[in-house]
Amino acid sequence: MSLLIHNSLSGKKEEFVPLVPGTVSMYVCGITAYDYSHIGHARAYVAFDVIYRYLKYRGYDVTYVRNFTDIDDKIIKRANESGRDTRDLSEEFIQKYHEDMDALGILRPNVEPKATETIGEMIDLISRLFEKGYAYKAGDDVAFSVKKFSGYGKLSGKKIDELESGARVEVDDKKQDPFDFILWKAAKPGEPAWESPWGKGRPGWHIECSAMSGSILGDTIDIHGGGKDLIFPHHENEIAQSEAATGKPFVRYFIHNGFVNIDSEKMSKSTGKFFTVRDIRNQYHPEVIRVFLLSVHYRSPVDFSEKNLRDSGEALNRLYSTKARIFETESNAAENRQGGSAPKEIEDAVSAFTEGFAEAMDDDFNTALALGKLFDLSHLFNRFLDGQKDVPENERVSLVAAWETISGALDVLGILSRDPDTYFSEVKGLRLTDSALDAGDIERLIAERNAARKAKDFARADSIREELTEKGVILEDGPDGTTWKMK
RNA sequence: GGCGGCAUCGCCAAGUGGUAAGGCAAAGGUCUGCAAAACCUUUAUCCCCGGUUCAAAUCCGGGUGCCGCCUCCA
Repeated sequence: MSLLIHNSLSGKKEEFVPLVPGTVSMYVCGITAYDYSHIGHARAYVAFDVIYRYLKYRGYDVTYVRNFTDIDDKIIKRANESGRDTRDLSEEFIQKYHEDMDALGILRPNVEPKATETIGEMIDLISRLFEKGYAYKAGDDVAFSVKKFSGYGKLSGKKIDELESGARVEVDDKKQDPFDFILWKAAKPGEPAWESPWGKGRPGWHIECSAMSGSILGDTIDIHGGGKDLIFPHHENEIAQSEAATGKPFVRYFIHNGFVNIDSEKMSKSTGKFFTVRDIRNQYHPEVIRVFLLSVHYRSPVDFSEKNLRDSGEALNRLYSTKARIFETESNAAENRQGGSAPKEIEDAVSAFTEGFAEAMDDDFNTALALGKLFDLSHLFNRFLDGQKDVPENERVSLVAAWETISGALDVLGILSRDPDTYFSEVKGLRLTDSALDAGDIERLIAERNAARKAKDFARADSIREELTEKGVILEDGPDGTTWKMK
């Protein structure tokens, strides 16, 4: 069975064949570190996290690189506003980025290069472009001549002539062509600068990715990813620089993720419709955020809304409830019972899931479908478990081993790895922060209610239930007492 | 103006030409002192109009609507 990946270069799904069998080189554009990460970043990096995990799950030896842009106009501007050093500022937001991404369960890539630590490689690359006639001095800056590179536009489908007739073209007399872009920017007084053959300055934005990916992963990489908005001009320019310099194909498969929308429109700071990962994390469990993000195919837009997050939360609760029930069977199963295999229907269900999961993921990382398969499995477990109620305790079966055979697949999605109790109490904690209640109050009311129930004072018991329901607390009376959760 | 994407049940969403996954919500039932959870049952012919085909949500053409890129952006 082969893995299909939608390649932006062709606009089609293609069979994935890495350059070197068994290994994958993957580069994903990281952030410019000058502000908190937003939910759009979360979407992109969760998407590529799952891609990374799945490639490993499939047995590839993956080298994953994701960079940090730690020097650029926005960083300088922001640093100046607060009278800070650009380095301090970028380091702070790199750290905050790591906190946010770690919380979302996003694995750290193998290498996270920073632009400021790759200046030498960038200068080398620009020098090669000069030698080959693609770079030229544009005033004090250095620019890349787009017209010299015949493949320009092959990713975005844009033609230089058509671009020029477009409405918004930046006027810059120093450039030979409006779409030429800056490789090296001359330093202005007070700006951070590095020595170069073209005078003191700093790199243009596009050159860093070419330099980092080339120096770490080689001239041709298997996968290059980023948000759809990077297709033009960023990735188009990267291709131009890298291929002009090496004469080799830069990227075999370009993967681009869709946006996070709010009210069906692209989230953006200017409209004020904007959410940071940090704010969202205070309200929703990180796994809920993952489920939300993974319930839509990575290339489609996903609409961020409270309702959608809540729905995802309910869905995850259901999955964790199943997991909890499965783990309870461990203690219910008689100790002297022969361990070993789960009932055939469960084994069949588990292997059907494993197959279905791989099929879904092989089809351009269809996480939404994969999630659907997981619900089917959960359904089957629950049905079996309900049947077990009629079985004498010493004959009940432990299903834990069967569940654990799917842990590899769950790890790819990055969900359901927590102990269910831990998960539910973490969720409770988040909801509680939002309300005026604390766990102690709730426990006290539950105790009071149970005393009333014992005394058959059901009126009193019901009024306590009602009181808690109004506050969003749901009680569940089980054989081992009463548990509660937040709605 | 150029290029690209999308339109599937109340909401979210998958869907590889053969007759519509899944989640949320809702309704009825089992269970429960009452509930909750779980289980069982119920709910779509896929924006419109043409065409190709034995057969189309899936392919082609034409509409309509929404969105994105072309400017820093995941």
